Formats: sequence, C-alpha cells, structure tokens
Amino acid sequence: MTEPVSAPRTARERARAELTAEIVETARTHLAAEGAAGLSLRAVARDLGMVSSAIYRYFPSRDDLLTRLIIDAYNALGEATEAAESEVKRSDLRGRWFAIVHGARGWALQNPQQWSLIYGSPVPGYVAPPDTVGPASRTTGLLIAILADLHARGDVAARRVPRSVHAALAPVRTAMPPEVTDDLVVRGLMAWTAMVGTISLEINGQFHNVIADMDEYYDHVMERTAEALELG
Amino acid sequence: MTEPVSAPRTARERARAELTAEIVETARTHLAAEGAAGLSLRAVARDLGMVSSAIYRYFPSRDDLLTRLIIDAYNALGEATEAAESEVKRSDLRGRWFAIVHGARGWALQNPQQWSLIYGSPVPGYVAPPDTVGPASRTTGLLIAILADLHARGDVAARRVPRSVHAALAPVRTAMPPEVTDDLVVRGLMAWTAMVGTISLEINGQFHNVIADMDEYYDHVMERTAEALELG
DNA sequence: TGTACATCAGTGAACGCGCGTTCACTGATGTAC
DNA sequence: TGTACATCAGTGAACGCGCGTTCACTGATGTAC
Repeated sequence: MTEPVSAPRTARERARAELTAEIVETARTHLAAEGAAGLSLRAVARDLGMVSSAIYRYFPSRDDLLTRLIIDAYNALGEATEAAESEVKRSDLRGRWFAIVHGARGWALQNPQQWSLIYGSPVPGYVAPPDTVGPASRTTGLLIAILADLHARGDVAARRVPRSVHAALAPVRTAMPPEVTDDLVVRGLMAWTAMVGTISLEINGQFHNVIADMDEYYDHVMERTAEALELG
Repeated sequence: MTEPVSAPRTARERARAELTAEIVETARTHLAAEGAAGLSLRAVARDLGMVSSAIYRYFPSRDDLLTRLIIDAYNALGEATEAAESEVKRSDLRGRWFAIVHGARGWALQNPQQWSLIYGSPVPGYVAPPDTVGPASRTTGLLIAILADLHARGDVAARRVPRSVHAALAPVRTAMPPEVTDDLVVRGLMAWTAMVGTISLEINGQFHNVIADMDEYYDHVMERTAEALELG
C-alpha cells in the first residue's frame, strides 16, 4: 500500500521490506479477529516466530503500527471505491454514485474491523498523526468530483441556505471547487452521512431484527439518496 | 435507573442498594474517561476503597457490570428524549421530532462514551443479553409514534416501494402499527440513520476540519430531514 | 579482490505493570424460636 | 426479650495470564579503501 518509492537494492533492504510487510499483514489479521484494542505486538511477533523485541526494529511503538494500519485501511477503501467508480462513464453521475456506495459497503463488509478503525469510535489513548489526512480523503474526493460535475451540468435546483449554515461550511469548502453551491454541499454531506451511517449501523449490528435483507434495503436507501442529490 | 421495585427494608439491604449504585456510578465515571475497553473492576474497587474481590458480591463478572452500564445508557437516553418530547403539543409533529433529535444530541455530547457504548462498535468479546432490548427501544418508540400520527393525519404522499424492499422491512413492522406505509417506514429509518449517523460522526471527530459550527449544521440537517418526513 | 570497520537484525532476559477471578476466612447483620 | 444459627459483606492472598518497552549482546550483512 504505502511502499517505498525506490525499489530495495541490497538483500538487507529486501528482507527488511518483506518483513515489514509480513508484520503489517499479521497485525491486520489480528485486527480483524480481535479489534483494535486487542492488537498486541507480542502476539504479532509470536505469530511470526520472532521474539517480541524484534518488532521494534521495524516499528518504534505499537501506535506506529496502528497508524500504519489506519493509513492502509483508508487506502484500501480508497482503492476499492476508485476502482469501481473509474469503470463508469463520466457523464453517468448516478452510476458513479452507485459504484462508490457499493464499493464502500462491499469493502466494509469484508473488512469490518478496518472499517471500524477509520469510521468507528477512536481507539482510546491513540492520536492520529497528520499522515492519515491524505489517504482519508481519497473516497470523499470521488464524491466531491460528482458534486462539481453536477454543478457544471447546471440543471440543479439550488435552495437558499441560512447565513449561519453557510459560515459553518467554511472548512469543507477549502477542499472543494468554489462554484459548488451551499445547498449542494449540504446535500453532499447528508448523502455521505447516509452512506457511512448506514454501513456503520449495519456493521455494529443495529439492524438486527430490524431489516431482513440489508442488500435490498441499502440499495433502496442509496437510490433515494441519489434522488435527493438529483443525480438523474 | 433500574432500581428494585420494593424499597429496601433492612440496613443490610439498604447498604447493598447504595453500594451497588456507587459501583455503577464509579464504573460510569471510568467509562467516560477510558472507554469501555478500559473499564476495570480492580480500578473501580480501588476508587471505592474496597478490595477487588469485594465487587463480586455485587456483580458476578465484569460483563454483568458492562450490561448494567449499557442498560442504564439506553434508559438515560430514553429519559432525555422522552422528557424533551413530552413537553411538545401532540399535534406538533415537527416540534416532537426536533425535541427528540436535540434531546439525543445533547445527551450524546454530554455522555459520548455512553453513546458509543450503545451506538458505537461493539465491545470485543462482549455479547449483549436480551435484557437490553426493552430500554433500547424507548427512543425509537418516540419516532414510531410520530410516524403513526403522521399516517393518521392522512395527507402524506406514499410512494410505492419495490416488493423486495417490502419483504426486507418485515422485522421492523412487528414493532409498528400495521397501517404505516412501507414508504413511511423507509423514510423513518432514513431519518433515524441521519440522526444517529450525524451524532456518531460528530462524536468520532469526523467533522473536524469539515464543519465549523456543528450546532448550526445539525439543526439545518435535521430541518431537511423533517421536510423529507413531511412533518410540515 | 581482500581486509577493517560500521551498520543493522534478531536474541533473551528483565522491568514494572495491570488484569479477572477464586477461595478460605472473619466478623457483622438478620431470623426463628 | 434473649439465644442459636444462618446469611451475607468484605478481606487478603494467590493463580495465571498478558502486555509494552528497554538493554546489552551476538553474529551476519554492507561499505570504504
């Protein structure tokens, strides 16, 4: 995922790159099984047949390993949604939306703990370093592009938004083409919340004994959300 | 919160009730500070000046204490929303909706860890016993009542919903008056998801550097959600 | 091409910590007659 | 009202476990001349 720029030359460097990858992969397996709170350096080392202190040659602390997992998770989700979205004709905004939301849910259901790592409750005592910001915005970037194209298309109703709300939107606007109307920004955020919220509630089991067939329900809800975005 | 039905008679029973309450309260404080994963029986006992094994006279295990905290959280949220909602004129459906969503967010911001306990990622290794079902449905019950009243009012557009989605809704329907249309059920679920999703994302810090003024934003989003529900 | 030195990976022992849970025990409180 | 017995709360020690991190060391790999 976040591989070094130049290919490793010496045997030592090659071995180092491979072992780092193995540590991350093993840690990811443990994460999937136990959750972030249960991730243990000693357990990872044990699985790899090394002594626990050896891990410190590769990661200075447990938190750094966690950071790596978080960045990888953002990137994996980003790749999943980008790959799906890129196969759709640019002019088909609705199709692009569905590619994103289905790509995201598919990935989330296959990697629930990784999803929780990025969209669930923060790991207690852990503070995310700024390196996570870039990967985190890959998926949201796809949605922003749709909003921009939607605005460019021009035939979108733009409701007025109160001054106070306009002011509240200032931070998101820095990541967005300035022409996009406040109304569209709000609808985009609500659509995003609907997607993330629905996926998270499903993963957390909140739809048990509520919805029998989540595939159908999700599809229908995302359909309605697309309509609210006027994706046609 | 879940106090015994009959008042305690003997000194022993009174002391027991009081100490149980103190344990729960101390545990809640620890939960607020460390999160569910960091909740420790020994730490609670230490705070109360008892030896760790003494806790076992009151709770058979850590999981039982957690269960108690979960039930209390559901009840506290239920009380917060019920209290707010009950002050609104019955015919004012829009007002009732706002009372619920503001009550919920207010409680959540004051008790973020308790919110995460019930709507966040499940505590690893913990399985919720069926006792939590009743308290869990207090707040949702308020929303269902609004949907029923909305339907009774009669002037609500009811869009057709595909057969497959109708089938997916079977479980929720068992907790709802049968006249409520599929369309309204879906809109209710989406409104609920918007509320829980927005609050959870806020608590998890996902709106950092996105929204400057969450009060304004939340209010506006809930306004739009009320419109989608046609609450007038 | 060969040698001398520097760099690095992995070891094994240790530090210091915290946890949930069990168990035999003491002493106080409650109950039945 | 007083006595004998049963119930219960709290103690203190222990079991067995796991964790993150540090440190001095060995031996292999890489680099400069």
